[in-house]
Amino acid sequence: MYQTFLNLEVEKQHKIINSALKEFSINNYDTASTNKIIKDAKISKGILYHYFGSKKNLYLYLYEYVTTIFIDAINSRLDLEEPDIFKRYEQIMTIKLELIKQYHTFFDFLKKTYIETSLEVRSELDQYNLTLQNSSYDSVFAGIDYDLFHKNIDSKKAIDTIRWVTDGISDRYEERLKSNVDNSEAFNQLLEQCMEEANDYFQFLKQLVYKNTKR
Amino acid sequence: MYQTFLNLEVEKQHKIINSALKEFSINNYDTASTNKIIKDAKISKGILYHYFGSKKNLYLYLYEYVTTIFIDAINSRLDLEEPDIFKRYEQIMTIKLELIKQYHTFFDFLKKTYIETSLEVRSELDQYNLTLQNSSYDSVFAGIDYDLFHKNIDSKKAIDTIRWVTDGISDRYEERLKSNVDNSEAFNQLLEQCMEEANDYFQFLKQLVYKNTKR
DNA sequence: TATCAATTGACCAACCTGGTCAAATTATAT
DNA sequence: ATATAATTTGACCAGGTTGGTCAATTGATA
Repeated sequence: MYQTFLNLEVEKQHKIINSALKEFSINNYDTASTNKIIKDAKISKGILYHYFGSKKNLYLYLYEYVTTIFIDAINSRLDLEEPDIFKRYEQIMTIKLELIKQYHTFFDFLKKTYIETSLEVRSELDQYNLTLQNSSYDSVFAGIDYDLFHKNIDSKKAIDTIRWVTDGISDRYEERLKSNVDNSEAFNQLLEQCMEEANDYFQFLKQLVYKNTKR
Repeated sequence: MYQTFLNLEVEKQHKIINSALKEFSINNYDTASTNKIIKDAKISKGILYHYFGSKKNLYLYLYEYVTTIFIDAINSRLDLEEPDIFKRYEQIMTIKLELIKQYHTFFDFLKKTYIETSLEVRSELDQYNLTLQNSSYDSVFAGIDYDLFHKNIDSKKAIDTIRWVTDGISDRYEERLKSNVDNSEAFNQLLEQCMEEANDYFQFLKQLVYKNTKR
């Protein structure tokens, strides 16, 4: 499956993938148009169907492709030796924001797949997610030392709070970062600003929930 | 404008409004179909255009309609005498979740308007939002007593944290609540469970950031 | 030169779009 | 009962789109 496509030079593969991602990011599955994709990728209609067989196969191929790249990127960069949950979150946040720079179209596409409702693909997406779930989420937080929390602290609530604060700050910057992917200087400045703000909040929370810190 | 529409008995108005909201919630502005709307509302094509003049006018009418109802609902139920920010957030959350029960289609529609990009309507949405912004967000937090925070606490960070935790818990329940709008018993049970969880977290945070509380 | 894979794009039938308008129906006033 | 006015209908329009097919062309390989 997809063998003829994979025999293409990678640049041509990327061009097709990016055109398809763009179209599926703007529209939902049903309204996304294969005609727009081939026009943007400058390939013929016939060859797209030769590569992928159907619109559905193309879509599912993209989903596997994108998730695989993200999971690999995270796994390769995360330092599981770090026991401090704040530092671990700092890592996750940095990785995520840097991935935006390289792969911002992937984020848009993934966001759409979350809310995709078309009967044509929904169940396949869910099924594939199941096979991922086991491996991914838990391992990201392997090796965290929960004894760093003050003994009176409900660590579950503390962890939730840290996650929500992290997400909140991410959201605050995500859109602005996306619109600056082509301006390296502005992007890096924003990223630095974001991480600084995150660390401020981490310091604030650490002081509240960690041992050996004063109010 | 819209006078003939407003002369209709309210039930018929609601039927049309709900059909339109449904269609604009599933699709974006450009792909939403007036034909689907009239079919669902069981009215003729001509009369829809007699009422609203154009697809654009219909869409903007819906936006004004929905936001007005939400703002009125919040303003009428919020107790601005309550100085405790946790209790204020408890109120906001309760109001919001109860609004889901009555108006869950409104939420879906509003979510779509946030991300609507069609040139046909984007600028009009933004312009209308500007006229709202002044009046709404600030007044929701009027009368909060920031002296309740412990003196060493950065109250801005604390407030952000409270908001993010509130949103996090809301998100956790929102989808489940939406899918139970027609089952009053299950809905109320979920709502209760949600508020209980929220209060647990509020207690947790209060203990961390308020005066006169021990770790 | 012959074989086979890659690639093209015209073509298909089916369907949809926002909007119009002459005609039919219903309500109101005399 | 009649005339006028307001409401409502739905067939119709021209112009588009769609996912998918397939005979024909091109390019590579042996």
